[in-house]
Amino acid sequence: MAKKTTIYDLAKKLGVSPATVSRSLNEHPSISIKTKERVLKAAKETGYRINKFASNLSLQKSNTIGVIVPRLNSDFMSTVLSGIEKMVNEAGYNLIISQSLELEAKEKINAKTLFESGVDALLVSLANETEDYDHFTTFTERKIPLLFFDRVFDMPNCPTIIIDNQLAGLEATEHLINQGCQNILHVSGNLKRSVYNLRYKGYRRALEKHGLKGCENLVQISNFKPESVQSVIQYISTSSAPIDGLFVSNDSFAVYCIKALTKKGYRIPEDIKVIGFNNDPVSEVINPELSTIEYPGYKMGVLAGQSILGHLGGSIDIESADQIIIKHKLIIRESSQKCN
Amino acid sequence: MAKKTTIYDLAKKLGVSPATVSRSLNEHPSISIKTKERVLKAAKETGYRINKFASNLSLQKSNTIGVIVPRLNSDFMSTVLSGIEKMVNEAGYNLIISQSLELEAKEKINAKTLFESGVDALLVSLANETEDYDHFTTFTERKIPLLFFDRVFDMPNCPTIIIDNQLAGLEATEHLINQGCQNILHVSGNLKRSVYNLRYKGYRRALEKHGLKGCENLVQISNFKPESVQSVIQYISTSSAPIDGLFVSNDSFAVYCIKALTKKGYRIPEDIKVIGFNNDPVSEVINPELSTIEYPGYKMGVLAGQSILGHLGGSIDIESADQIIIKHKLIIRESSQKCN
DNA sequence: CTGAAAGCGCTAACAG
DNA sequence: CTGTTAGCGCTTTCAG
Repeated sequence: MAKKTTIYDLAKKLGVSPATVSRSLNEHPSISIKTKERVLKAAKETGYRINKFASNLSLQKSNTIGVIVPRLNSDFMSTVLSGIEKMVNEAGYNLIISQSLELEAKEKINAKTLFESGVDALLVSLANETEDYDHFTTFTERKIPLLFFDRVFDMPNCPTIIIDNQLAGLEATEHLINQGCQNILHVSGNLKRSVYNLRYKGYRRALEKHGLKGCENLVQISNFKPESVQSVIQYISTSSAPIDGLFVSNDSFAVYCIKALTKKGYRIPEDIKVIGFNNDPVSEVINPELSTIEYPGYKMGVLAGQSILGHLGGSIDIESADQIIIKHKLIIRESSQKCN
Repeated sequence: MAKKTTIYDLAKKLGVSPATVSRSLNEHPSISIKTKERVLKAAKETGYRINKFASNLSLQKSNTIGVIVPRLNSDFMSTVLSGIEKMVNEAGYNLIISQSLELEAKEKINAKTLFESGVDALLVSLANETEDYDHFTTFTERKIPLLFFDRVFDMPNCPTIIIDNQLAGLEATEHLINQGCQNILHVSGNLKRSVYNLRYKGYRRALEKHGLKGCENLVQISNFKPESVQSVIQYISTSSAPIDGLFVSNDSFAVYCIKALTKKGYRIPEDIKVIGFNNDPVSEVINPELSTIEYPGYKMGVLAGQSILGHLGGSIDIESADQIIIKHKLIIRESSQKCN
């Protein structure tokens, strides 16, 4: 049992050719049902297992799909991955997952490794840092399907899966305005990433639309780490015009803000109304419950998987890049309640 | 550029043999530094990329490590995975991640696929359902390193990475007892899984130790889904002897319980003291903040990665199975505060 | 230090 | 319906 059986062993044992064995094992149409059964039986008896190394080499494909994400340990990302895994696994593909840790250099290395590993397709959500996209051209040049999701970059012939971040940002801000906020602070991530940039644009547009002044200082860039909450609090407590609304592009950071603000004596939503982004589980746990934008991660994963499988299966013309926009939803909870 | 260069192309171009090219590319000792540099230069110029398919076939190894987890989208699991990925990636390995979705059948399929993909090692955290472990013998027979973490199974020569669940269960329960609880309910997962079983045992031992009666009904088995919180509340509100302590083997479910209990009019911790397990982010967000057992997921991932790399590198004797026990920690917060 | 040549195990075109 | 045969591209003995 420690010795592995090859199709040659089976062929010899059954007195047929290796080709026949191969064909039997691969559901080839033109093979007699009788010999196929003989082969299958013998394969089972000897504990034969296909050697993918050889098969991959011969076919020049690996049945694996690569994924690069900023980090695995975020509720949103792991939910997306769960959806991707489910879809591609059902189709018989394996997922090689790697994380860039928000570093452009690591993203480049990951891309190179995945390329060399011979992934049949690549799914990417960009690192915050990334400014140069050369490491992806290797894939497009070799016609390896490449898809961006969430943190996307517009590359010729690469499908993207996103939500309408600008609209979502506008809706979130407008909601606060409708609740009576006049001086809203926006806390966002690196504006190089379109997700954050677009939400910021939506925020600005909502302000304009309602004739509120959108001074440059009304956005704070954050890395969303717990420590960084201090600079936000600092900004709020020293602002000349008192901040009465807070739109944070990330739920868990919004939660940190709420906790810190409450500790400082601010009442949510009486003094400051807060809205987050993502609809992470924490948003329903914090008190007051956090209003937010629902970002359907699992669905995004499923669609990313389906889309890439379509490209692999050739059922979609690879030249016709597509953009899938998933519906988001404004979720109103206590943290932005009007109270008069 | 669309055409790929092979070592033969390089060999021809440089007037050397493919063997020389291969050796140059692989840091082989006995190769003149001069020809090595010539080869490296030509490789860079032509955009040569190694073909892992061929290399894998020849070497009979893939430089990939397989992982099977119950699900990706849990805070704990994605944190562990993040640690694993970090370690093995630094060592030049790729991670193929798959999820069993708690189904034994899916776990078996995943194991088979990963075996056939030729992973060099396998890391597993078991599905709740799994009762039969035959799908793993394929690996041990072929001497492919196999490691279990968190939800483990004791298999000859397979290292395991765990915390001392029994002790943790005992400490959690004892903490509640010390806070004055007399009638503690334990909510756990499938007792087939040692993690839950051992925590339950620890709970029972704490009761015995303190002379409290441990009637069978003092444990409720749950799947930890939000819906299931009802049966727990039901049990508590109809219990003849009033429940004054709740030890839940899972933080997010503990949080659901707190929310539901509060809604029902129970005061936490005055009426019922609660302790969870894992130290998920939610435990610090809920009000009152949740006492819990810290389960260092990232560290577990890092150690799992290191351990398996050790086995792969041969730096550890594969026959000497080891068991790594990571330290947990009791974290006391408001939800279990004594109040008199 | 370098070259020749034999695999690694599977697939598929081409014959029959 | 089945067999022959030539790769897929890299690694590695064995010679030189």
